[in-house]
Amino acid sequence: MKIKIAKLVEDTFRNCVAGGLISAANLPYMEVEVPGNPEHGDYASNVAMVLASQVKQNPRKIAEIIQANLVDPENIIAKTQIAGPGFLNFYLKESVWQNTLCVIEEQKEEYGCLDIGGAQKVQVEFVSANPTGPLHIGHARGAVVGDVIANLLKTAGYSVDREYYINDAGNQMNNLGKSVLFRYRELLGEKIEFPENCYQGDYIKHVAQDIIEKAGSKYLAQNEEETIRNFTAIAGEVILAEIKDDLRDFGVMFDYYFSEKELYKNDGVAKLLDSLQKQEFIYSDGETLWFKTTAFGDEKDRVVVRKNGEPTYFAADIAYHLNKYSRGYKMIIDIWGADHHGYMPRLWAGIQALGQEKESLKIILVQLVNLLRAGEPVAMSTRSGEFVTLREVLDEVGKDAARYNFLMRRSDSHLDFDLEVAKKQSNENPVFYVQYAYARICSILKMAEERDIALPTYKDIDPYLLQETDEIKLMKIMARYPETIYGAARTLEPHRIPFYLNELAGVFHSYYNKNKVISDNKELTAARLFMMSTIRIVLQNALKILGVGSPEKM
RNA sequence: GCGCCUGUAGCUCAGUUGGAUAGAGCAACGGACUUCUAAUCCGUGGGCCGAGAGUUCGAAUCCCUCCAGGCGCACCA
Repeated sequence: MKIKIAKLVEDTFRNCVAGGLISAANLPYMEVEVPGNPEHGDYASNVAMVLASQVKQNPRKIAEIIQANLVDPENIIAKTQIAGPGFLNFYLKESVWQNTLCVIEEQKEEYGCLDIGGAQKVQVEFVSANPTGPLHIGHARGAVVGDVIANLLKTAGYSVDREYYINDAGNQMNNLGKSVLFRYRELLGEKIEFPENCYQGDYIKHVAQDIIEKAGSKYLAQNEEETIRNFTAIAGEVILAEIKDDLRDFGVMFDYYFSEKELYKNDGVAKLLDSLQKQEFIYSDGETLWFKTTAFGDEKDRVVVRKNGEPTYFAADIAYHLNKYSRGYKMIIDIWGADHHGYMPRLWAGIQALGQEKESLKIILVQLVNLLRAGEPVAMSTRSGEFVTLREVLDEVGKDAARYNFLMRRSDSHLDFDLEVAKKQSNENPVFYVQYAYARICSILKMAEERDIALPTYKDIDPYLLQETDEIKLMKIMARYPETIYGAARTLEPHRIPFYLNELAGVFHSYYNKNKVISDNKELTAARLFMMSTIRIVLQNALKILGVGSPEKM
């Protein structure tokens, strides 16, 4: 609808310019918005104000010209008004809102789906925690944000893949194997001093115990390096399987798990570095190889091959991103913890050296979660084994509440997550407010069914019976749903959807308390029942994008 | 020291790429169930938008300088 109004204003503008009424070459960026105050109309445009300086005329005067020449081929405008410093306010005909009910019925689960993506291939890479321990609360936020951004883009018409990058080739993995070996020896009666830089969580002991149960003590006699490699592989596999389980129960499913090891096959990384060296993006100082990231705005050049001959994480990461592009993705979205923000210029430099546009790689920083228990900070460290796992949060708070909690905030805002508060408030969590609205509607529809009132279609009802203030409000909010999706997808800001849902549910609850849907008035009952069914569709569509359940009973 | 993020009601946060009188939830207080679910609704109070200066018709939003908190500044990932 917003787009329609904007087009209408643009067309009018062109006509006015062609007719010599306005002397302006082109239309500057103009806005069409839903005003905060309903008295300012259904939509408002600032077109006259942005034109004022160029045309050198009073904004109100310009607004008058546009108003007088307004083209309205679909005949949707009831009236217009010039207000304030030069706003042009639009009041739409009632039939426009009623018509959205019809559109929702036609489109059902497709309502809100857009085509701005043009089926372009997009990849969202997120979580990507190395499998050295279970996922914790800190990973949860990034997991949900990535998942919902993927859902959003899909809804907006992109062809989306979700990918998890498994960092299973580095030092940390070696540490993991070592940690298991220490516990292994310990469990077999050896007295050991457990090193501080090893992983100390109980899950390491479980892995060691499993190995003992399956293979006994035979590894004690074997070559240590080989054993560590073995244990690394075993532990990595076990832990990754657990990570996948946790994610699945959190409602997050990936299309691909991409192993870092894959990049090293057939000398992939080395070949890439060779080719970059030929292009003079990489130089040697005799001991190490450096990437000239400063050529693309980084503050210093970065090492890609260490003194000891091993490539850095960065080297593999360039290869990884090249691999992404070679798989045909036109837009790549990386979701990172905000503690990695310093890494952005480096990676952007990397992909630009590969000939890719900086804009094609979008990096979403998700601020770290500040975990509290009853107001006291909880230390979080995978290595020390001190952390609250995603699994625990799922058990305590529940999937829907946890997801909604993370989705309500902008991803770049810092977030306190107090476990005690989350538990205590679980019954008054905003997610229930929305789900309750859904359940109530289901309940009404069920009641109608029990009374043998058939669910009407748009053709069966008289939409002009829906005249209550809240009924008009509900229709307007529902009409705004597609543009809400549009805005959230364009800015990659999932939090807009919970806010939208909260508003829709709020007006519904208010309406519910004031009005009976099912009454003796047959025509009115039919019209209202129909509207309930459309609200249910919108709620369900939006909740689905969030990956939050829509229960029919609560 | 340098860079990035944040600062809005008592608390947690929105504020649609500069718009009209800055909003919501929670908490507080007062009301509403003989009714399609009271996990709801109705009402009341609550603000120097961190501070200061600037840009213009107009600033919570943009520029600059400070202050406070968080996170980075590896041949770790």
